[in-house]
Amino acid sequence: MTSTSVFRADARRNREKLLEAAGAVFAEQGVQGSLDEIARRAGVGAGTLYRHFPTREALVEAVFLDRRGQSLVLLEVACEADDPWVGFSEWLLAVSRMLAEDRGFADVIITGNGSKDQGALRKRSYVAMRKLVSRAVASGQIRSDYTVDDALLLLLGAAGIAHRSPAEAVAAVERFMVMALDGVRETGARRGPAPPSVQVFTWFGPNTLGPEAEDG
Amino acid sequence: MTSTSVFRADARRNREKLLEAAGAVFAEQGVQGSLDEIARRAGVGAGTLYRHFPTREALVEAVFLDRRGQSLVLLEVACEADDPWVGFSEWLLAVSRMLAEDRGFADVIITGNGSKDQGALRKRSYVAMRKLVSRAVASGQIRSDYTVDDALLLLLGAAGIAHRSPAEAVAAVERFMVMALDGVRETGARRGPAPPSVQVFTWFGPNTLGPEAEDG
DNA sequence: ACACAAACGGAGATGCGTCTCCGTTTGTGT
DNA sequence: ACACAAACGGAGACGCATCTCCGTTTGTGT
Repeated sequence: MTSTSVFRADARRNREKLLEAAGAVFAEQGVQGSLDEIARRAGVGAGTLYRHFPTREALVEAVFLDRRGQSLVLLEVACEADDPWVGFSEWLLAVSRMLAEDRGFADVIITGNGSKDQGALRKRSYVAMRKLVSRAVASGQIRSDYTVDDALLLLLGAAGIAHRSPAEAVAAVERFMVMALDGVRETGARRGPAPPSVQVFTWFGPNTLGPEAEDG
Repeated sequence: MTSTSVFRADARRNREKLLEAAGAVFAEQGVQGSLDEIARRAGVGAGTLYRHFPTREALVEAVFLDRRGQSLVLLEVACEADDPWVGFSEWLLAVSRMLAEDRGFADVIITGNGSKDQGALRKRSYVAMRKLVSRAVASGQIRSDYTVDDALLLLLGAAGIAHRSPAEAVAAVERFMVMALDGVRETGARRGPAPPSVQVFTWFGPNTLGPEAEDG
């Protein structure tokens, strides 16, 4: 008796390969990426994909449970930071970068898919976020009317930016988040320099004018 | 000779009905809304839709040229506001509300579709935005490192939030924008009260815990 | 080595939204 | 009123991603 699990070895291996391929495809193309392509990249047949993950939702959920888990770990570390402001702001920046580097992650945040009730994790993350925010408020470093939901609004905003342009996403999201965080601090807190400005989109079509296009 | 246009009267009427129906469907369902449903709502056949707008893109473009036009008008008004800060911040809030009330508008902003080169409008909007931002910077009311692209980042962020939850979108976007604008002002500027906090999403699945769920 | 269940693969059925085609209707100018 | 082009409608062809089914292969326990 060598069995370390109820599953056959090849089944476990294929499941792993599928999750990896799906992660890659979703990161590149968003959660609408083709399922058949995922199967192809994983080197398995379509049937195998559907046996492991009966619906797209099941696959998305499995892939992003992992990402959410990573951010939860970061979150719990951030709660213990010596400086509550540093813990708070660095966590938001770190998650923003994850969003900017993974189109699919931004997708699930924006659309709300792939996050069916996660039981214990849900409560753990909620409790940790409350702690993160309340420490920062208590230390007098962020505005007293700040809530957990406000921090999530910032992430939703970052996801909107990240979703746009894979190329400049990281730089754009960082600039956005740093400036937004300046609005979260208590009035008069000292500000550091913001990261460089990035052109992500223009209001009417692509900007072929360049920065030299002056008024008049 | 009664012709006021090269188009037949029924053709013009149907075009109008199609634009209206498309605007409604896109606002509710986003720009992926079914084209056949748009034809049905407009009370015309599918063939008529495709004759007027050969591709989905053409229809999206026609619908949102209108929305962009509205924001451009608001923008040019904002440039003339007595108080540059008021003009600047009110414009961003006004466009945010438009985004929150029209899922399709948020879509085109996030995805960048429906905004092929718009010629004169592109330059007009760019020039107006430069003026709006530079006036506010010159008056010393917003941080001196602020750029046009930063204002667009805020709108992209607002679109990300608006995209999420039609129900609470307006309230959420307002709270977001007001707080973000606090990060745009010069350090130490006096802050007004922020609109109430709104729960838009939780990190792991729906929050059934409620606000009473305390740490520990 | 054997036997049996578990898992696989991929051709093709299914479902669905997009788009076309053509017989019919409706404006328009005379 | 007539004639002709313009525009219409909607049934159904098409394309495409999803998903199933079953003959074949591969682990696993004895």
